[in-house]
Amino acid sequence: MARTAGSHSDITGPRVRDAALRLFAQGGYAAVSMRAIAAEVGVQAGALYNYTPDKQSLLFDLMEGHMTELLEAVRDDPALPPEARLEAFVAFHIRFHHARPDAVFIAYMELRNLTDENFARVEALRRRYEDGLERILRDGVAAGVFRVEDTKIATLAIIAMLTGVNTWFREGGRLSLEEVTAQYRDMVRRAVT
Amino acid sequence: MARTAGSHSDITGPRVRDAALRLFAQGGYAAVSMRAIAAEVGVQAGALYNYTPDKQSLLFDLMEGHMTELLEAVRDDPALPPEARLEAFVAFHIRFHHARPDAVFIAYMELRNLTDENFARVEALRRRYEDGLERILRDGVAAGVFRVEDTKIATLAIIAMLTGVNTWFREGGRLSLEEVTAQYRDMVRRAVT
DNA sequence: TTACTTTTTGAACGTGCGTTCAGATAATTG
DNA sequence: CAATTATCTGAACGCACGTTCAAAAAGTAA
Repeated sequence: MARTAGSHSDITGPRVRDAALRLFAQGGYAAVSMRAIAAEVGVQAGALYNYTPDKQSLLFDLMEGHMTELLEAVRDDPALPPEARLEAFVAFHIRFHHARPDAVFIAYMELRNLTDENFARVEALRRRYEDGLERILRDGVAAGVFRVEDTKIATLAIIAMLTGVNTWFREGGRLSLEEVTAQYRDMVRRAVT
Repeated sequence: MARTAGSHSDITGPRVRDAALRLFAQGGYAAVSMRAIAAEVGVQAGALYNYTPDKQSLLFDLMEGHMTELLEAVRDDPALPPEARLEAFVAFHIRFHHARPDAVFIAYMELRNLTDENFARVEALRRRYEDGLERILRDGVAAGVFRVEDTKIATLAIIAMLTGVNTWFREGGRLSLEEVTAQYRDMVRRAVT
């Protein structure tokens, strides 16, 4: 057999990326075979190579795409008071990450499966995101409304804390995402004040 | 050939576990072959099966061993004031995890590679550790010295924040571990006060 | 209808995987 | 010393891996 009825790269392409994202998050990059991804899409393994030069690029594209989306979505208005900017950051981070659990999981867990060059590029994007939060903290310290000894440490501490929500929060549990966000907002605000 | 000069299970056994710990942390469970572990130890792959029934048990034993050590090492004196207990917990957590980066990494990253039964056992140990911190927070709330809306959420938030230190802290950098610990101690104290 | 492009199949490539085991050698025991 | 036990080798098992590619079918354009 050969080309199948109804096949189109515009359809198969996204399905390949979706399947890879889901399976990588579920079982880990090394444990997921190209044949498993192909089966999820409904094609043979060879067909995947119309959409990625190799498995490594598939992983990198997913991670880079996620980080790029993150950087494009985050907003910060330096004209607002630092407290408001910090609260907005907390709410944004929790909401954005909650909406993409698979991509977040991969972006944190599969870094070691990137080649050195790809790793450096993803790390650069992550640092840019961290810098956004640190800027808020520094402005708050300068304005005298935050008291933080080391803004870099506080940045990493806050991001680790917020990202942790993804490891346990499930829709339909005891608390809504809004309630959880409110509590993290309070804890973060107090931690830097 | 066969048994080699100087071979002893008391020596090879720990070396197998050490090599597995290091390699699993480095490359991930799925990406590390039994042959790679054996090469690190300096034996053939078949010899590993004198020390573990299979690869899965090797992973589980490492994780269970780590969690058990953690639970045996943590101390808490309910007679002390909650603030002191919380500070002791922060210092302990950072120090203990800093001393075992590979085991910590594995315990967080390789959960999905455990069978269901093994996963449940490791999770139970982790919950016991979390309960220790939550008890401190609850006592502090009861005593009126902490103000925390939900002690479970605060517990998870604090642990995520503290464990995050391992992802970036390196000896010989700008700050000593003691300085970092002091800053986290302050942030945690303020977050719950 | 014909010519051309896009997409997929299915087989094949060499390689490495986890695990088993009979046989051989070293250490230990008496 | 001899007998026994502990430890390791080396080969083998069937299987799955990432990747390549010629051939074939489906879509598109004239």
